[in-house]
Amino acid sequence: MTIRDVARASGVHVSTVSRTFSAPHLVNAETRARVLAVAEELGYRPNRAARALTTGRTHNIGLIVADIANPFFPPLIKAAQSSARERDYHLFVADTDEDPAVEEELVLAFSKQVDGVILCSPRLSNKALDKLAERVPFVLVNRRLRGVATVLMDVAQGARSAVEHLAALGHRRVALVSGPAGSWTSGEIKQAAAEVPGVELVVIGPNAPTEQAGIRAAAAVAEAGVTGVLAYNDLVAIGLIEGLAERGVSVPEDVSVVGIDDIVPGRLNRPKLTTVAMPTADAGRLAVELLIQSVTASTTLETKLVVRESTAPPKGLT
Amino acid sequence: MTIRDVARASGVHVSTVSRTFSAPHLVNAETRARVLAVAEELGYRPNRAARALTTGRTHNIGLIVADIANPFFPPLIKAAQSSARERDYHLFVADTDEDPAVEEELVLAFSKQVDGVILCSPRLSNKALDKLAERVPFVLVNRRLRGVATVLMDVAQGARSAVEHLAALGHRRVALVSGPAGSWTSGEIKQAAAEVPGVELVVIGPNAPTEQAGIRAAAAVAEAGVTGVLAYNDLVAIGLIEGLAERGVSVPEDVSVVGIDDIVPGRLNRPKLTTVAMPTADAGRLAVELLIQSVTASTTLETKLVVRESTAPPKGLT
DNA sequence: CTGAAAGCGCTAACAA
DNA sequence: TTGTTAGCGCTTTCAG
Repeated sequence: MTIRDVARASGVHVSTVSRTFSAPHLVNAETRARVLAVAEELGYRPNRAARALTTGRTHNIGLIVADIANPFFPPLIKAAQSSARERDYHLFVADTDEDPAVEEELVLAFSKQVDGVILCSPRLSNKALDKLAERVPFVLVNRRLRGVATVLMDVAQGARSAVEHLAALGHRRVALVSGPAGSWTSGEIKQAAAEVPGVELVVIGPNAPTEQAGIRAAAAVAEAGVTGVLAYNDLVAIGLIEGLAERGVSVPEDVSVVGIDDIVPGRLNRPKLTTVAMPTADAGRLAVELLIQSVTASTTLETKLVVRESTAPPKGLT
Repeated sequence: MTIRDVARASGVHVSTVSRTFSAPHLVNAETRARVLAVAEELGYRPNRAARALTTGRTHNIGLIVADIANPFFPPLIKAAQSSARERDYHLFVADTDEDPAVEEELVLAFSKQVDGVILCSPRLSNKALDKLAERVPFVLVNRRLRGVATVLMDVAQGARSAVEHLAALGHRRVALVSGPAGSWTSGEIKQAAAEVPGVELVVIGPNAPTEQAGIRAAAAVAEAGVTGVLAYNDLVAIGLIEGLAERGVSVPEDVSVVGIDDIVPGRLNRPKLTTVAMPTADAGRLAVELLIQSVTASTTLETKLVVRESTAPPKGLT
């Protein structure tokens, strides 16, 4: 089914058919109706790849994340997909398995087939990113780079309100179970958490961003003489709660724990996790929007503390 | 950067450059090396869309799932993406939001841009699927249709071993918290569970496949006089455990609960969920494989019971 | 408002 | 082994 078949069947020239689909206002209403009817009947659909060849616009977007199966990303992917579809864009999704080399290769591989790519929490160096930016437009999520559109989530503010929440409950000595050494996010969290007045912060880490790491960190937390904990993310927080439980320390009775991210498992966990919700869906939507409109803006999305069951006043203060 | 630039820069004709990339054995080793070097230097990459126009093969695959954010799917998506990439295919991912109309529209929208699409747990009628099959090759996951390649996971066997596990622990009266009314999976589970000898099965449902539905089902389960439960999926199981806890019924002390799927939240839950693991990653990989090789086979993957902490002998039997 | 013709980047016969 | 040529399905000037 090509444009030619439709042209023939409706007795007009191919260019008229083409216009019917890509510039309908340029074609007589009557002709248009006829062409549309014929196209419908033949089940014709413009071939986007062929179209891309002449227009230079593919109407495709690439989305690259570190790990599709990490509960942090699916809501972002879902939202990006849905926004893209609303605007008649298709979404390629790829997974780097946390490998910067793969990241670069993927961007390059996508470059000819997309109008732009969304890179989430990239591990590539600024220099590498700058070079890639010459080949294909992109939007960065969770990473700042001048001259490139970015969508940031305000973890710093989130971390601050998490610690403030603990402070308000009466906690005076709080542990920060930090993230991986090189992580931008982890740095932000550490700095913001340390700023909160009236709270003494004990940093435990660096740690991998996993449940296992949380379990392992439990020993150090138990011995740190703290009554509250802010974890690098929900996975770590969940692991920590489990590790603490193994040592007979219960949450929130003995120790309060706050996570970051607000992933599904945290909502289902018991006790339900108090956490800093990251607006991942908004970030996905916004990234698509920025890409399609090709605006080079740097946006910061607000985070929000969600108080659930893993935090309470410290023992003896009730 | 087109093939023409490379041709010019390396002093050969475009077709030689083309061959260097798509049929290297047809070109003199020396020339090939030179062309490759020039291409590398210019950062040339073949334009896949243009290539698709002549060859008819896009090297793209479409993957359509009901809900990207449902923890069941990400491992499948991840595995599919990774297999696809290994074979130099790119993956479009889309989400139907459980709407059959969207499903159909997506397949059609993808059709010109992919070599085939993978449809997971489609809601479309057999007839609609048959019609779509004429327009684009596809592989069905979790749905059987004659004449179409399918990847099935053996839920029936899984449900059976789940109930057998309960029976072996000493449970004699077991509830099945079933799934949505129209679901093929739910039917399979019900039938298989009922077959296990020595166990009286009480069906509670239909229910939505959600945590909320699980919470709601807790009342009925508590009053059903059962000591064991098989839930339609892990989400329902987790909700059920929570709902039971609210009523002072604890798992596994008072009631044993088995889920199905083995999603991440179930592994992180407390008690860790005993469940029937669905080989979703294998399914994703296999679906890609079948599509690329275009074999019309019907495969059934084995499921496996994973015993964790939510099951135990019934009270008074220890 | 519609038709004619050129060309997007590439591959695939066919010749040389 | 390499060059020539036609054409994939579509859009886009330019005429009419």
